[in-house]
Amino acid sequence: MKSCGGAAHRVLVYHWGDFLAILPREFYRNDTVGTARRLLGKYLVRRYQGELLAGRITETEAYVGRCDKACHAYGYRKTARTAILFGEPGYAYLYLIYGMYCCLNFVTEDAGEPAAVLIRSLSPAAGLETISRLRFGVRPEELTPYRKKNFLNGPGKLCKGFSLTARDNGLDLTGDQLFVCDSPADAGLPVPPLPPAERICEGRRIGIDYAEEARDFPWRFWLEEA
DNA sequence: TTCAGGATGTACT
DNA sequence: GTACATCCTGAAC
Repeated sequence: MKSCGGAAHRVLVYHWGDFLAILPREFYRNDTVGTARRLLGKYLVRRYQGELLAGRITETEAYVGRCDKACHAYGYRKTARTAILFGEPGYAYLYLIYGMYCCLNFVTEDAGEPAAVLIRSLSPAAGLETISRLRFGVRPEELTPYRKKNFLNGPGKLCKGFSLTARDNGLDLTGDQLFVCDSPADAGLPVPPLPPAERICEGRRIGIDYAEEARDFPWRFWLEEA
């Protein structure tokens, strides 16, 4: 029986005086579609120049190599780029897309089963000043309404705001540079006001029209105000 | 508010 | 050579 990586399974890491309660590798070993759903509402935390940046995960997509033509490792196709998908779960898979942007994924399932969850959208939770500077080069109070609305609501956008690039490919999500928590408090961060009631929605994935029957798989999940 | 088009580098065929 | 799990700008409405 696989565990689901709830609070009872969290791992405590001591680092520079902070106790970090991060999701363990076993959380990512579970089935990819379920893991994509379970990541909603959790907090992605990034250590950037000694500061912790955090965002609440609000949109994900599942990619499963054994049966999914949209997955880079479809049909167990192993290349230099996809090699990390074949390894142990709980590592970051980052790749350059359209020459300019990066996408952040979490490797899931046992070694030998190439699969991952794409993180598509975040709601900022900590480190707003730094995230705003990384994203647009300005302070939060200088953001136009358009930029506020489109702050971290896309895979390329959240990577830019969290300073994640293809160089970060392979980061261990159970380490202290990039990890996921149930609550910002688990990383020693203040807890922002609870969002209004939400429901989990599911639908087709974005930008994979080439993937034949797989383009209709309902493997995109997002949180919406109830 | 919506839409078209261009930017840009890597992986893979 | 082609495709790509995207984003921004500017024009038109």
